[in-house]
Amino acid sequence: MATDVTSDQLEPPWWRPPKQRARRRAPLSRDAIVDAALGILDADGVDALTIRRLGQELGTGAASLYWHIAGKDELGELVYDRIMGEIQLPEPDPARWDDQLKELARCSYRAMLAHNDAVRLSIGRPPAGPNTLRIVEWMLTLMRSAGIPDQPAAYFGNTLGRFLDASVLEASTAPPAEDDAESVEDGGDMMREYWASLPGDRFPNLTALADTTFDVDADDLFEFGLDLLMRGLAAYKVP
Amino acid sequence: MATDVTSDQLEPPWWRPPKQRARRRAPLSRDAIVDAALGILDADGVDALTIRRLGQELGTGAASLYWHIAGKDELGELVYDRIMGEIQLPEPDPARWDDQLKELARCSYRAMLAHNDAVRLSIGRPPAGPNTLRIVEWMLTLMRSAGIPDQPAAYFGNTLGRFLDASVLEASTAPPAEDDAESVEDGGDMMREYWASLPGDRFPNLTALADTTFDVDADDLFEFGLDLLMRGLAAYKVP
DNA sequence: TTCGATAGCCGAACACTGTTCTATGCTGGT
DNA sequence: ACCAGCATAGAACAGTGTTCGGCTATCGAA
Repeated sequence: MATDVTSDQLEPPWWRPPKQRARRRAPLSRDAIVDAALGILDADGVDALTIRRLGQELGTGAASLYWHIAGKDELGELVYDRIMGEIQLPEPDPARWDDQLKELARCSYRAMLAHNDAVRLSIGRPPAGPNTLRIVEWMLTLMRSAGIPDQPAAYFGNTLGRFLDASVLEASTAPPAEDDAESVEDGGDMMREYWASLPGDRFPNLTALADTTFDVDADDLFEFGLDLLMRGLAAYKVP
Repeated sequence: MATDVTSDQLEPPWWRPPKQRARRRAPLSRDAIVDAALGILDADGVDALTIRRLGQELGTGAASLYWHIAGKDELGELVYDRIMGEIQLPEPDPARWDDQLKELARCSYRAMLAHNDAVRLSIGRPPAGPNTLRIVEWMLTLMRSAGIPDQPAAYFGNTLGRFLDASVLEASTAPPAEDDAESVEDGGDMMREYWASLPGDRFPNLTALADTTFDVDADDLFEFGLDLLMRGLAAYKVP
């Protein structure tokens, strides 16, 4: 019975083990570091997440962190996987496979978005952490049980993951910007005015659709793309 | 007849004008800087593209560049738009709208990919440059003439753009790696072995699909996702 | 033709970054 | 009491993007 394999033992081989776990009190540990990193991300975004700031937040120096983490890249993977760990997975139900898959996508989207622009830490990297793999496994189970062939299922997992990253990135870099004043011209309005100011004879559609394009709720846009992808995937269902 | 509007006059208002054009010989100019930047990108990738290296390549100091460009962000936009300018657009033909749209996506994909990982310079930024807008305009024309309503058309342009960026990013960060030796274990193989080594009782699908997932050609994956999106978009066609 | 204005250029410096080297505490086992 | 070692940091290194101030060469106007 090897069913009680904890997620700690599933860490990829290139995640350097923390040179044995902390012994006495735990002022520093991988978990504590990831906690602090998430706190900085939530508060001030990814640009504020520096090694020195992280050490300062933990009441220690920057060099101390390198005993527990290999570098900033690994920190990014750890943080990403921690966020993926927040996602709860229901029991796969083949009858409602499309609803469940969409709901998982929405959960992932919300989880990443809840941590500011943390997605920029890990965009473009393949899924690696144990929590991420747990989700991929769940997705594959669901799709196979629903009659999606292996090849489209494997491809779709990849495509959906990249779509998710891109959507979260877009949503996190262009916040609603309903700040405090009315004269605050955020980037969106500036762009809209620029589009509208283009010569109408050369760009008739751009000028006509300027409002449609920029009166976009990032969440609606995500839902639109998700629907597109799911519609396309359903066409691969065989039985 | 304002039809001879050159693309120079279409630059967004936040692209600082080069404080009048170069006067005598032209050792430095925005175009020359973008040329050199593209050269560095093609040769050594985005990590090698630093301001100092760029100045060195142009036979000048780093500070001189700041007379012509506002900073590295603007350089990224300029480079991105330059690459988009390489794309040739055919006359829109509503009868073959889906083929033409897919072909445009493939052209963009190839154009970005031809310049190494240049996509990392501009990922997540909204389309802004004149050449990019020309493409968006063309897409909108095609979709509207084909009977796609305005809202899906505007949304689809956004979604496709992000899908493109993500695909190029993936394809450029995981090259075929068929280098020279057979013992070279690139990241893909390492990941595949890790997946295959996972406990089969907890991850039956991951282990079963390890080969399917990693024997993936990035171009095939792109084509798969593109097909998914286009299939979904076609459902919005009204007439 | 002379001459100031200024566009264009650039070395040096600033404030950062991630990372490593080295030294030094502190701990538990013998 | 001692010592191996884990764990912690200060200082320093090699970079980065960016800015400051001074420099030169050219141009339009007197």
